[in-house]
Amino acid sequence: MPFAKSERTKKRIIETVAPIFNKKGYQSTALSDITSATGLTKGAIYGNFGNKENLAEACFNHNVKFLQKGLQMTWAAHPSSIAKLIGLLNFYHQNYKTVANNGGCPLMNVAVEADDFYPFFKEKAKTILLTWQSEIASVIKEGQNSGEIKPEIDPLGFANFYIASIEGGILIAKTTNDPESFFSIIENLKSLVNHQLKITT
Amino acid sequence: MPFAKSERTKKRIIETVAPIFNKKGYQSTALSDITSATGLTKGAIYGNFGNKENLAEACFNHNVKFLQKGLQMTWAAHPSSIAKLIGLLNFYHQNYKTVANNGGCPLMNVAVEADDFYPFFKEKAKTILLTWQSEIASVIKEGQNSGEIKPEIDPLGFANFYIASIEGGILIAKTTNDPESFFSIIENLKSLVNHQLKITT
DNA sequence: GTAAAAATATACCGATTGGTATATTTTTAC
DNA sequence: GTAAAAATATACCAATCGGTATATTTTTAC
Repeated sequence: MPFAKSERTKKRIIETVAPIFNKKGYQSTALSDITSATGLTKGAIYGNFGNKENLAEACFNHNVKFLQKGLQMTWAAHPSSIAKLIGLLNFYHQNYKTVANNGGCPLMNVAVEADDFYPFFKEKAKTILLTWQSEIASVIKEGQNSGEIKPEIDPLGFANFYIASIEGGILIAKTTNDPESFFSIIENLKSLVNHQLKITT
Repeated sequence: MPFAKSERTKKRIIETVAPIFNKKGYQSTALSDITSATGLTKGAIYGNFGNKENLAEACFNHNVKFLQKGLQMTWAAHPSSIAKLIGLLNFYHQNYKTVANNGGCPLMNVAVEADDFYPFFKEKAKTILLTWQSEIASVIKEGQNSGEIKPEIDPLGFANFYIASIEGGILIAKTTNDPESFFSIIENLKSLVNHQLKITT
């Protein structure tokens, strides 16, 4: 198995460093943070990733992957559109502590940090956010086609509202150290899905 | 007028540098950014503020003040609770571009940056956020007492949802360069206030 | 086991960081 | 106008930054 060691080391570095990037920020995380956390030297880091930005990008992708998988699993587990929307809210509820301990929502962190002075990462954040938007909007459209969801709902508009509340909720809960405030927002969103979107025959 | 010059210079420095801190982040803004933006030297900056953190704090306070004044003016302009809640949403709508051009919501920026590795600023963000929460919750309570707002609404819960949607909306709109997505969220919130909170006799 | 190759460590580089001591200029008070 | 004081500029500091060239160690393939 050629290159096996290398791949394992890369993976170990990413898993060790990804939470640090997410907590401290990508610019504020120094090479010294990386070497001391991994126990490796700069030579090893640069041998594996070339430069700091490559490693930062790999770590960002790793941080996002957890939430992307959560969405995919939720989508796969529920056939109905309403169940998908509710299921994703449950996923966020169940995994709040994991996300919080990992430094919060990686999308929000990168978006805020890269917003005005880091075009490369800003573009990555934008792409992921637009993808998330359209995925949720698609589920709503499917629900409208299948007769589950009211036709007068604007899919993209509700998707935005849904995402905004989740992101804002994470921000509030993390800042105030109060997970309950996030859970309460999740419950509000569930109520909107069940009473504002859903067609109750 | 003793110290007049000094105070004017301090004010000028803050007004020049506050947007930079809000855009680049407080840790990532270097003294060199500050000296080149103001045209002053390090000696002048340190003579006026002692160190970088003092200046950063003054700039953060300045950045927050704009939004705090918006809330105060809105509160003062509208006697009824519902009008206050709608009025604040109008304020955010009208001032989105100003906020966006200034680097986004200063509370969100500081909260994200300071969250895991900057206790001093995290505490400041927490205090401001809790104040905001309780101010909105108080307006809702007043509305319940006066018979404007449904008594079964949880004031703090709705305040959280309201704030989360605004903050998340700014995040989405800034990241995707699409102010309309923010306005759409504001409209959603207005609709909630008018149809979910308000007692329609 | 041995030689080649891959991975890691060491030792360095110039640039920049926040900060300070001191010199110079500008403002103030009389 | 002049002296004191306040504000600003200059010139420096050690520490740290990201990055690299090279030496050493470890792994791989045979």
